[in-house]
Amino acid sequence: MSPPNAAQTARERARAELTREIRQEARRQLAEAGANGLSLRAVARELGMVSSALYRYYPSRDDLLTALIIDAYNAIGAAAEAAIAEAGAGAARDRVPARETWAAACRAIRAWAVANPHEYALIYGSPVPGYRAPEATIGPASRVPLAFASILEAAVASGTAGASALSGTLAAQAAALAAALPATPGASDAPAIPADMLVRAVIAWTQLFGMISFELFGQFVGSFEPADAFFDHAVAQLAAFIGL
Amino acid sequence: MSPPNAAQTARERARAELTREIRQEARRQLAEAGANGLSLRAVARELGMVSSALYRYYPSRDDLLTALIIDAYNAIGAAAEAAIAEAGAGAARDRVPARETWAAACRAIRAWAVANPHEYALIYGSPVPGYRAPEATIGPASRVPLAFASILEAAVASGTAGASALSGTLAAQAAALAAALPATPGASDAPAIPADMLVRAVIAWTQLFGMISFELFGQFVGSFEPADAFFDHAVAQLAAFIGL
DNA sequence: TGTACATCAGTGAACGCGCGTTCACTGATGTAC
DNA sequence: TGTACATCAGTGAACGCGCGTTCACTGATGTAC
Repeated sequence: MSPPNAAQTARERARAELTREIRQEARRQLAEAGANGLSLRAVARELGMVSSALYRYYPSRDDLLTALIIDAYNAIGAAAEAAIAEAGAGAARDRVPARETWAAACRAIRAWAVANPHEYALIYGSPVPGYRAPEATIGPASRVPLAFASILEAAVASGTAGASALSGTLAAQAAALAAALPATPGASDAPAIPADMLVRAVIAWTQLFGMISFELFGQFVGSFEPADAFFDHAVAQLAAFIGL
Repeated sequence: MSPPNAAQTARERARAELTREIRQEARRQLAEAGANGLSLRAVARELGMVSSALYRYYPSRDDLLTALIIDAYNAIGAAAEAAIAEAGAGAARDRVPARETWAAACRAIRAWAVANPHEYALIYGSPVPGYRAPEATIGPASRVPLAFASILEAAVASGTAGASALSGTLAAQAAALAAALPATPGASDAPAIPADMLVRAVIAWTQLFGMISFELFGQFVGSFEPADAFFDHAVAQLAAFIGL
């Protein structure tokens, strides 16, 4: 009989712990040398083991990278989700303006990025050459977009939409995307997000990450640095632009 | 007596040519292996010389990287400038709406990025770890922002400004930036760009590069890909947002 | 125009380094009876 | 509860590779008289 989950064998506990420690050390090195500087040998060295021992945990360097990427997507997604949940659970419950929820999510994402610049670069920076992201990253990668979609849905439900016509290709793409959005769990009857609102939201989404990238990658040096005031201002403008 | 510029010695001509060929080959390799994969030995090999010979041309790998970065900034800056000049030199001269010039510049920048994704990543992607950009990159890096500033100036000159108040820090930063903009040569009496318009333009600027990065780095896969329609739509929206 | 010397491009060997991955192995932990 | 066997974590040596950079050198190109 296999032991119950709660009472793992010593081996299983050790394995789970080391797996975590390897990722943690790898993340530390990411922050010092970037994705290309991540070295299995260095990780093993730092953990006091021999490099070949790592292969009991990750079959290759790319697999370790994938784990880090998934962790990063999950972390930034969780940050956004938590901010949204918190905004919704405040004192003024039930009637939190969508634009406040939006701003809270944006701030949470930026805060995570500023706190973890190299993990941010890993997922939103230039792709690591020669690395092909496996399918397992798709789910975690969509947590942030889906979190934003939930804000839109809430806004639509409370009736703040103003439709405007879109051109051919764009209208088709937006409609397809709106249809593909999974219904928010719990709100099985979620209202469809109008295509043009969705497009505006995607514009705002690219804007958000464009700003964060510029800030982290140094394009603001000498102008809007520190970027706090600029960021807050832009986020407010974007909320108005989306129609929240 | 040193020979006149037009009649270089054979040595000088050979040196200039090889210097160019090295950068060209390095650029080719950038496109295959990324900035971290750029190897002096590989460049030398491909050029049929021994690796140590490269040191007659670039004192180190970092210097070669710097040269590539400067080239890239100059290329994308030149693309933007050319698009603006062309838009201004069209048949309907003298009264080209600023928003058309803006759109032309955006399209030119995107086109360059799509055609040279790895050079784009080199300058707008995640920073190369361990590499510190020398001052010589600052000038070339500011060509694109200055090109955009010239569009704003033209718009302001033809009187399309609508001032609105800005908050403390942001207002100060924007005013400082507006004051620091060098007057466009030839238009010594260029009108000052209002601070709030400048801020909106910087928002649009981050948006532009956010979109291009998302497109090139694969975040649009499965939604707005190909991104042409989305891009054109966003650029038009941004022109309106800036107030062009 | 011709010669002697200085400059410089390119060579080839070497230094010292780190990397990812494989493989046969030892010894500890877990499992079945 | 005790023993025999299977599983698995970690070792240490090795393979084969590529890298940036230095250095003493040869031989071609340029310069001064």
